Amino acid sequence: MLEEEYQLDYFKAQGFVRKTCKACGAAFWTRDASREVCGDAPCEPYTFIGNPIFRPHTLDTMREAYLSFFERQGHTRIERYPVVARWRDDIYLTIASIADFQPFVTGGIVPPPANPLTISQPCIRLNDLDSVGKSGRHLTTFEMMAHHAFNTPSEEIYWKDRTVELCDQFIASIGGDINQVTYKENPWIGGGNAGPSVEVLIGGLEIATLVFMSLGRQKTQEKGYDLKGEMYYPMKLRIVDTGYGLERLVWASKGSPTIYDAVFPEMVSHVMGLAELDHMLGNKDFAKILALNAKYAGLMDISGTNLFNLRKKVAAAIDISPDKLDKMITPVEKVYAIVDHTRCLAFMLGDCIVPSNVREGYLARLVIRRTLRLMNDLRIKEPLADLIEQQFRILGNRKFEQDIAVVREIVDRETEKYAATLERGTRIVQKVAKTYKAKSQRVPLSEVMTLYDSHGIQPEMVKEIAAREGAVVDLPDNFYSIVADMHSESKKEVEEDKTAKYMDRVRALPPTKKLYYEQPADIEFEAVVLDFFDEYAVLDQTLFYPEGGGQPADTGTLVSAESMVRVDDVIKVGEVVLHHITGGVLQRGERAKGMVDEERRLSLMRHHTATHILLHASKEVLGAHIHQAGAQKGADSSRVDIRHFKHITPDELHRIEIAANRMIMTSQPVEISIEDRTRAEQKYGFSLYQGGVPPGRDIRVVKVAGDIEACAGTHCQNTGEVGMIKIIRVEHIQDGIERIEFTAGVAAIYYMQHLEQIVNTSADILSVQPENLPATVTRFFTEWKDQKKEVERMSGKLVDLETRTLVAEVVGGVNVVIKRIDLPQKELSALASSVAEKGGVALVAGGGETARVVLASGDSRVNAGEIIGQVCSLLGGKGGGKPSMAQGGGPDINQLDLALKVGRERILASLHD
RNA sequence: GGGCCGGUAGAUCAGUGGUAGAUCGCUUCCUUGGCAUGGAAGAGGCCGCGGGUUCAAUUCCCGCCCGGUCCA
Repeated sequence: MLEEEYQLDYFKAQGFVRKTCKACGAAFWTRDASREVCGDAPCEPYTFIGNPIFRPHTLDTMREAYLSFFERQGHTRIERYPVVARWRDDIYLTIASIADFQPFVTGGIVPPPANPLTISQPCIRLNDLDSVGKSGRHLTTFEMMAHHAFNTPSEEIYWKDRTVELCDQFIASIGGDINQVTYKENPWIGGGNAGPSVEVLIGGLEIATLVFMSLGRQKTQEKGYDLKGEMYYPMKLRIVDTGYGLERLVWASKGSPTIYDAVFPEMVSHVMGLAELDHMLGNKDFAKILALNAKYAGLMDISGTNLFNLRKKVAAAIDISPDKLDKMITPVEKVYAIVDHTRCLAFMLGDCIVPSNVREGYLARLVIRRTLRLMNDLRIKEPLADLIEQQFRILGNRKFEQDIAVVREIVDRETEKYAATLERGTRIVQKVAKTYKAKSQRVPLSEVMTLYDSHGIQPEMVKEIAAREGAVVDLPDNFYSIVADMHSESKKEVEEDKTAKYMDRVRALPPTKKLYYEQPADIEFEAVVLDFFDEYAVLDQTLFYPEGGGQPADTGTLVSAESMVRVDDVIKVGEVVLHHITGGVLQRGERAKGMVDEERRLSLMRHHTATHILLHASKEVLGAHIHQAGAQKGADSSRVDIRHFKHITPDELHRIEIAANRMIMTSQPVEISIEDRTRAEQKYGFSLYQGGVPPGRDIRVVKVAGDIEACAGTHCQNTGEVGMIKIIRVEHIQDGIERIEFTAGVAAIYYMQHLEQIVNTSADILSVQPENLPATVTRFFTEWKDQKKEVERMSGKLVDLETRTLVAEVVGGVNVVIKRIDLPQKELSALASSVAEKGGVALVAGGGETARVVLASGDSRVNAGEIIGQVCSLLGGKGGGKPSMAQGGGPDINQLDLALKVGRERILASLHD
């Protein structure tokens, strides 16, 4: 980035000088001409610990100080957005305040909710999860306080000078000495945008970043810049994107040893108490160690082996062994991590994330399990739900959409699930360990991989449990990267977009007038054919709904003067609707009459409206966290996938069904309006985006019985037209997602008639009244089981009886029984083996549909497995088994006597050898 | 969405192309004044569901259902 970007009039007027850091070589601005380093880590250590640089503040007072300062400077205060970025399809969690306004506001498509504005946005970043608690400064959750100004070519709000000036003034307003502040030049690139940026440093701490987003990847007439090999060009919109770290400001205002002591002191002391570490709290020497630890940690990246180096450094400074230090400090680090993680979870669950093994739900589960592990390490018995509830209270209940009772239930469930996984895991590892120990081998890496991949058992745990069993485990340091490599081999399939290839062809055509929105109840229309290619017809206007939003396309017919054709598919390319035609062609310029298949269209509309109703009914019954995870409408039945943390019970399903049908019976009007995206978001919240995030400045808002969504589908005009909703089944798609399959309108009636028929037919078969079906079926089933047992007993007796009447010939001192007994195979086996058990040889055969032969041998000279093959081949079949016991059969029952004769000869021959 | 592992007695799990097993629990009896315990006997299985291969499938193959788990 060019140097002149940072030559601000404000810097000059205030007497700043531009210097180059002696340590890192970066350029920075300062009022202190004698300054030599930039003020950033690792060039400069923390100076504020034990020596606060602002007036003391809590999170709440600091936030208020910030927001009201910027309000006084003409900014509008905006409510925070959720920590789960439901308006984005590229990220799961809100990672910065500017993320609230991407991509539509920053892309210039939609105006901002206010301009300029100020906000304190809770953000979650899990990339530094490992460092949380250890470094003294890392957090998973932080509030990014910001003021944003969006400058357009026609309206300039303010730009770099004013932004830096506001920063100075704000720092002064909370008691900071602006002479200590440095502004470090640090060009910013991210998410396809770039611009000059300065880091705001004081006391060795970066407290804010001021970004001037002014470049984008889109090529323009103006001169471009090459940044890290990519070309960037000036954007029309220039955005002031600032980010002030609320927690860091509070930390610097208190000068406590770690950021954790500063931002959540009540929770730290509470969890310390639970871990029985209270004695550490008042200990001054210990506070010194922590401060020292944080200071050094601030100077280094502590991931991986660096943590050991940090320990060594701190240990050397206070003259104790690194081991001893580690024992002292590790439990406290875990306490900090627990406090941080529970706050993170309060935000995640409070903003309605449902833990699962997909998407943001996976991240929530990750944090939950990590926290449970930490609590277990410290032998904290208090339920995790209690800790999260306390965080809820500290943060203020009103901030969250989700009810604390539901949050508690979710957490308790997750806790139980994790305990079950651990228990199961322990057993599996013990078994594996024993196996390898018995073979006196090491447990191979492949085994550890399977345990992790398939059973979710951490390698460290495998090692620990195996050690208890006395087995050694092969575990390389780069275990996780090996796992990652294994997974990355899976190929990604690129889905072909059929609309893409018509993009150019369609560009010249005017947008199709969408009669299906204007007159959704109509089924006939007239239009002019604008274009015809590849069996696709483009009309000036249409009633045919193109596939989209989980609703399939309409079908129907088009009639022109020349021909009558079927419309079997309809797609939308940009704003142009393409009708796929079969059975003829259409000419450009001719008039055509269109007729939509009425039944199908009506049914699709009913199902679509029903989807909204059902979603709202589910929310009423199950809780605020219910969000749509996908939906597919059909003419006969439809399904909607919802995020929920447990199986929906039959009772809940009934209540949902009733609630949904009540909404139908009250015949509430369906309201559809086109609204400005930002205003709609402010008005209705982000549950608008149940079915995904539509592009564009305006969105189509559909209100159905209290459900408000951005939706492009066709709908009934009031809920009564849906007729009825019948839930067919609920399916558990994957962890955290339940699929409700249902049918609506006439299709629902057909479905119930079908059910009725199944019941009636079944009742007829048993000659009972439908009401008695369950009782009768139960009776039949138990009787069937009893009789099966009875048959078994009888068979046993039969075998006994037969055994006693068997006449054996004695050959070479061995009893040989050859007999045809028409019994099932199982009994034949029992019979033969009872002879063999006494040292005899028995060849028994039975007839029926096919011949069955069993040969059991209690004499080593007679190999049953060999002889049976020959016997069965005579029957046109095969057989086999062990030397002591063989079975077989074949279709030629007539040959049975011959087969027995040959068998007898073979047995006798064997005994004579 | 992609991958991997699993589904056998009430529970936990062995096992096998050829008569379904162990341990705990359960029932009854014996030992004891009673309990812990010890001994004996017994009940309890659509070997997840549906198809295929085979003389024969709980076992092999395919599809489905259910549970677990890793990754994006």
